[in-house]
Amino acid sequence: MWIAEQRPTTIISADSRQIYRGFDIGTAKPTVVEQRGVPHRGVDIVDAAARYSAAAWADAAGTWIDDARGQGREALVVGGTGLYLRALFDGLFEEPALDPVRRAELATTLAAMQTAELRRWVESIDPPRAPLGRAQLLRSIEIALLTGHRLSDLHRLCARQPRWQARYLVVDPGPALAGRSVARIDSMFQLGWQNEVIRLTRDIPADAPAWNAAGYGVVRNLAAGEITRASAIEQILIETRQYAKRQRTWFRNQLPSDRVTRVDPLDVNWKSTVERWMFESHESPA
RNA sequence: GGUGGGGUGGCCGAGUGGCUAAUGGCAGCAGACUGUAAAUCUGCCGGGUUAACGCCCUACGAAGGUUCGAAUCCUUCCCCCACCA
Repeated sequence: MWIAEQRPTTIISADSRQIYRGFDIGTAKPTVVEQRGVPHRGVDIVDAAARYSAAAWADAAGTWIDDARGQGREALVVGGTGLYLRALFDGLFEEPALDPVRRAELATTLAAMQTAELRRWVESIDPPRAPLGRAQLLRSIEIALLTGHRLSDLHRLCARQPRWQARYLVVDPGPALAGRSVARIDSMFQLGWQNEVIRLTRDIPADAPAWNAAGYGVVRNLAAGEITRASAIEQILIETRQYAKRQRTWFRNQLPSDRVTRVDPLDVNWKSTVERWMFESHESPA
């Protein structure tokens, strides 16, 4: 927000949970007031039951950046979904058209299979991808069966050219994060997180992807009376910490280190670090 | 006071003489990641030393004992839970 005060800025949220309408409190969406002060894009863009993708987001984000630039504004990409940032700044591959019906059928079949089975399968059709996670295995099989090509080949042969080069500002309070999380969770409850969840439970299917945002499953259990408030807070804290850890790992190892500036928001000198970063950068995620 | 059940590594919880530094799970640490990514997975995980194999130390409530060998068997003690008084 401080950056947006320095020059005209449009904030582009690169956050795979803030995209969902209705999941407001637990995803820490920018408030109405904040959005009035600074234009935000990328928040509330899809229905909570919808399946979305990093590629769809990156396409949309491209137009938001163009819009912002057209208005003479700086586009500041903010958010913690590493894959979205990669899709935008590194470019995914050019995906061939996939038949949605066959795709859905296949998904149903594969859903019944054990991860170990899927892994053996991928071992034979696309070995480099076999050590990856279940989601990646499903994707590998889907692409192989629907296109007749190995996903890892497509990655190499159909790479897309990125339109921008980002400079990254990684904002991390380090060990102080724990204390901040406690306060944050507390305020989420005060804002009515539990009621939000009760409302969503009525309208949104239980298997909608939006539900796997950190803490939402726990609050759902709390609302159902299955756990105590204290243990809910404890579990949310754990999920939050684990998510933050995965983000750190991603940003530490997946970003090009020569384009990364790290800043601790609790450091007294944070402003000068951010100023220096702003001076040498144009479009950049935090 | 009596009877029965139980005390295991940060937590939960298996294990009833050697294959046990001790299955599993959780938490933690490190890592992977190109279209569901706040997702999905992988490795490590008592301490010391080693590049590694290994070696040494400490450890299954406490103290003794039996045994070539004990988390596992015996004795005493401490604590927890249930029931009876």
